[in-house]
Amino acid sequence: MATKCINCPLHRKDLFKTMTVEELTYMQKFKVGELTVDPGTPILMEGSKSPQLFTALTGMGIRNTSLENGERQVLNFVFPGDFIGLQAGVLGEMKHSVEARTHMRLCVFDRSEFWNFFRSHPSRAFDLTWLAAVEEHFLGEALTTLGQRSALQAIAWALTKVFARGKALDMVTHGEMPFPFTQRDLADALGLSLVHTNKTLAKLKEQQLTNWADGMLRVNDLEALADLGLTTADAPSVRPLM
Amino acid sequence: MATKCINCPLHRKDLFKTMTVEELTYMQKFKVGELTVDPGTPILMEGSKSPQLFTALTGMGIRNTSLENGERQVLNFVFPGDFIGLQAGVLGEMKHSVEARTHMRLCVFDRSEFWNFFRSHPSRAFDLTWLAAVEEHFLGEALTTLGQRSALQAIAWALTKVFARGKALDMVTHGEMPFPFTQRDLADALGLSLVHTNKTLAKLKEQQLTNWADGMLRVNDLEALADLGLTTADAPSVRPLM
DNA sequence: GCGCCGCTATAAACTATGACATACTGAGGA
DNA sequence: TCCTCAGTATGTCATAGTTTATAGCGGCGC
Repeated sequence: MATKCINCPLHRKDLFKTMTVEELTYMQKFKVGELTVDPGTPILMEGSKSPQLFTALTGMGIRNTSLENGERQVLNFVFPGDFIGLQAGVLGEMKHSVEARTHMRLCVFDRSEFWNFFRSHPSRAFDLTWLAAVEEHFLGEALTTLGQRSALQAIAWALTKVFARGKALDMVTHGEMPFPFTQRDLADALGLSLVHTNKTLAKLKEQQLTNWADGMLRVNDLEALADLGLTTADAPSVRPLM
Repeated sequence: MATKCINCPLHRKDLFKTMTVEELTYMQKFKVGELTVDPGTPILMEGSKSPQLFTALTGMGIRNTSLENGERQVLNFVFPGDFIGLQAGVLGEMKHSVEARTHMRLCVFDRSEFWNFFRSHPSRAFDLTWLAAVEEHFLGEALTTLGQRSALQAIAWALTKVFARGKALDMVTHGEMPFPFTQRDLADALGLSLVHTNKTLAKLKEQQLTNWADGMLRVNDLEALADLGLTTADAPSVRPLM
């Protein structure tokens, strides 16, 4: 049973810009269906000219690329509300892959309609560009992390980003949120080896800052974690929902 | 003497999408002037809500951020034709700084007119989003470089990217192009120490692959350099000019 | 109930890269 | 002419992080 945009459970959250009824019905016209996938399922493949674009409704995933030598780089974690496939829409093909890490439900949009955003709904086009700019900003921060932060700082940075996002999405209860990734995922996101990631996580646990086990991430002192990661624990800015 | 868009020396180059006379005159309306800066001059500052946006006409620069601890990350090198200030236009403030590395000439646009792009010229809005998506892609590649490539591979990757871009801009003559940066700039772009960058560049020179001295970058075998950098030496795709 | 597999954990040996120190060069300033 | 300063070059030593190996544990197929 596909969710109607007007009943979208996400757009009510504070993290997302409120949408007018007009906008919601406009989006409804683009929505061609809903996709449900199991953990591990690829949603978009690097190099694919996917005819479909998505918005994550529930569940989490990763974006990643791989090198010819088999090494993998995780670019970002996908959270509910994230738009997936902007590159396919604008550049014609995806430059990275997207893969589910939990059971996920996604809104499906038709790429052929993409151009209509720009022609007939400039504010939605602006939103798209806004999302692209935020993503650019995020990747810049991530680049700075790999380039300038130590392993301990990098992991602290990543976990505060995740936790801040989780809070904004009301995913945190009793100081913990679901974080359904593997240590390898995090290692590949930060350019660290699995072993070192494991040891560094142990260090954070020792220091009583975080505890990540059984898919749940607990952060005891977000401010302190942010400080360690040379960053701040600001709530992410209100973002448009596609 | 400000260059008229209709006479823009860049838009004739193959790297850039040809523009109709109508588009050129439309852009002319946005252009409020021209800015000339000396090497070392900051053009946009991280955190600034600049009222002006730019397109680099001539010269080169860098985009960078810095960490509270003083470390600096170079995000990208700025080439002629690059649009500067998308974040200021869309997000309201810059998330990184831009600084000239040579004498530069820049077209100046008024940020307050930015929204008009979306409302009255959807194709130009699309172009802007395209640029943002390409930048996102580039940063993803850079992230992969810092995360997964060795120092030697990283430098090889960076220099092939630069050289491919230089070729597309007709900046290469007799196998070399201007590359007016310091080893520290490159080191900070790749998250390497200055010393190690220097030694690694020496290795590339030893292997007769490249020679970078006195602000000129010579690449003897671009294919081989690309292979070493685990990448390809493809020409960058045709891009819109703002 | 057994074997297999993915994930986490820990140890030990190794190495790519960083930190520090020092020298050389050319440009600019007084 | 001399001094300073930014950038490049090179050597030595230290270490953060990698690689390889091994073990335990829970889930899953059969």
